[in-house]
Amino acid sequence: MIRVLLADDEAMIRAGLTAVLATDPGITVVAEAADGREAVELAHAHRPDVVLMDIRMPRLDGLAAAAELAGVVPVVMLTTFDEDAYVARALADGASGFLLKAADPRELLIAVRAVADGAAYLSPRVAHRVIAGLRTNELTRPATARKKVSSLTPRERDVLALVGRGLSNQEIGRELHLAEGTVKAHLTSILRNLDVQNRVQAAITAYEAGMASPPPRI
Amino acid sequence: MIRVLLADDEAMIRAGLTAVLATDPGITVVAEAADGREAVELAHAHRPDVVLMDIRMPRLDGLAAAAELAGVVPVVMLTTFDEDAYVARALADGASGFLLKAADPRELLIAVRAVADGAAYLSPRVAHRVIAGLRTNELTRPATARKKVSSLTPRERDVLALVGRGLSNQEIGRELHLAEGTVKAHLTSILRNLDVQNRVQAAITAYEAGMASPPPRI
DNA sequence: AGCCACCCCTGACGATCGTCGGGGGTGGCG
DNA sequence: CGCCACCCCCGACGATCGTCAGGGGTGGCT
Repeated sequence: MIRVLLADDEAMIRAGLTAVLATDPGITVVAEAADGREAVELAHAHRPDVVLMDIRMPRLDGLAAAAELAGVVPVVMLTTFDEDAYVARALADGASGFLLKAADPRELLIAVRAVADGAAYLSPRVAHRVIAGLRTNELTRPATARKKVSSLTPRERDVLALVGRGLSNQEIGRELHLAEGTVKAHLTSILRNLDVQNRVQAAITAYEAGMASPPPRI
Repeated sequence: MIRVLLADDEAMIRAGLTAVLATDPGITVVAEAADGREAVELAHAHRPDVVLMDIRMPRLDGLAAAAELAGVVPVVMLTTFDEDAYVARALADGASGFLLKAADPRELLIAVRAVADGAAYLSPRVAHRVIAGLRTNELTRPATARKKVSSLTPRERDVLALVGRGLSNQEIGRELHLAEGTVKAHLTSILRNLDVQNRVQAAITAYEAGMASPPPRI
């Protein structure tokens, strides 16, 4: 049985959600909160499997409440509009789902089941926005960067990766067992082939191509 | 009536999908393709509202086919596993949805309706990955970067922004009407306050904080 | 007023970077 | 084989960077 906590300041909305959730015999509403502060407290008290939380609420808003519950209980945000700022903040702050109130009631059940199962759920319109965001982040910029980087020799990519982490030529030499002069020669070739003027721009290219730091791919 | 094109090299899978889609009276399958090349051709010929496409297919794989159809017809990728590389590439290349074959059949209907409606759909497990990716991209790194940057003086932020675009101290001086020595002094202060060792790392911090180029927020 | 903290500006000096010229190795090709 | 293209390696030299020490200005506080 999936245990759900509802948080919405309007009793009517809570009643509606309860009614929808009741159509699924595997889901039960264990508590209801009328504001963010109460939601956080009840979440700690009841330990539900999922929290359904409205964004606009008195005292503590849904985003802040979700942030406090991040890692404790998965939270699905509910909202009337798919406003960009909310989506970005909510997902960054730890929400596991984002549901539009205008959604098909069946979506609600799927979302609750998915989130209780450790997955995540985005309303189609929200998913659309997120994907559009990814596209500009992952495709347009890095695509050219990635292409340029792929034209380098393997050794040059080794060097570029370390340049992208801000290492000096001397440090890169130590890391790769090369003389500093060798590193510089590779770098000269890198700059020419990436069509940039200095190591800072090369580092940014490396960064856009996803060569930097602990790989944050999707 | 939503018109669907199915693309999967296994006839059994196509039959199963057709059966599921048939349970929704608002959806009809107008064509079936057995490989990516055929899918692209049939998509242009039939102009369906949605293409359901397997990733692994002969001749042209699903990812490449989806890329060719980007902007023409919305494509939902179907796959057995939620492999990272596939998700990232498919979404970047233009897929509007990503569905696991193991999903609840009801999900398929919701996904088709959503995508036909101009939205997007991600299977819960896929959404989970995407959100996790966003989180490391948008929260953990940039949040601290932004905080550090905000501790700088206005003049230092001016300088940092130009450093982040790969300009030399001399060029920055010209841009801001400063002597080169002044730029260097600001930079020294920047390095100390950002807690980094050289301009490359400062540039990356600037980049993460969103000071670079056309802002790519979500 | 005097003091302090902070910001902005600047030049000199050692450290680092980027270019140039060049050596050695491998693989494809007439 | 001889030639060419490419990759990897290296040191010297001028250009650029980063630090240090310091001057001038402003605003808050006693």
